[in-house]
Amino acid sequence: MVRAPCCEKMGLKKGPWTPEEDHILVTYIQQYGHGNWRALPKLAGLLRCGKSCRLRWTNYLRPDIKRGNFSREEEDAIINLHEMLGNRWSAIAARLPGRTDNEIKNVWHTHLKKRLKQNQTTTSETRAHFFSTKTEQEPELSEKSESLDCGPASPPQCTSSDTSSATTSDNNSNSSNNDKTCMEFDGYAANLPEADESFWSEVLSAENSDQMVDQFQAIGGVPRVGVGSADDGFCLDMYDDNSMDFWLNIFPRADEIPELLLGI
DNA sequence: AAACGCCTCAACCGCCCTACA
DNA sequence: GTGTAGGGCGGTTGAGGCGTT
Repeated sequence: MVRAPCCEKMGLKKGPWTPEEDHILVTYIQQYGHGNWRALPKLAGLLRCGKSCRLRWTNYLRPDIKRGNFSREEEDAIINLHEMLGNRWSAIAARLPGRTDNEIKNVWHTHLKKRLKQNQTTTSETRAHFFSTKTEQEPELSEKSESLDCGPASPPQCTSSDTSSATTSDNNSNSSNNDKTCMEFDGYAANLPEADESFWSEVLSAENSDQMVDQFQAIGGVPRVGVGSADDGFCLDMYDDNSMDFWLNIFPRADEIPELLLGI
């Protein structure tokens, strides 16, 4: 299918926006909203294409945009979310109020990638230690079906070197339940399937989302927070602060979440 | 002070998805 | 079922700022 250009280039301005243009755009949107981006510049009297107006508004002029440097907490969150979601900047941005996907993308490429590189050696050593230790303890528990058969239990008190981030979100559970669940997680952690390109689209589909809720709850009872829309990034809607740390410990990369959890 | 190189980030480009006729 | 329009998204670019020589 051949697409027409998104906007007529002739006579339309490109490049940095002037304060006057910003003012016109903000004033118009505050007054009339932005129902149709393509029609907006003409109606507002701007020599810009609709796409340019939309970008300017969503990335810079929106009133809820948080300007300024990223805090250490925000940077850590981006790193964690990127490990789970990959380059899905909009999904990451949805978890960081006031930050845009463009901004997050920029900070990732300019700061965080370097920072992550520095920590890479330490992290890989930690993971290797965690998984090897666990599979040595209970190698026979590698059957996927066994992993799914356990009843509701809180996330395990895993023995990775970073114990502070692996704490359970359910302090009412007893220690034996925790130990059992942890060992069973190890079973499939040692047999992580490869994820193909359609992995996340399947994760984010509504039908599989329902199945994932069931599976997650059957295994660890981890989801505590309601499930949001698929666009928000399904997995990330199913954690509270502690259980997210737990999942990141078990599956530091999104594409390592076993398909068995999806019911596919 | 000038030249140079690196870094940052706003903006653009092109593809994809979805809704609709 | 097909074509089109509109919007969203991720990748990339390039101007300007800044530090170093």
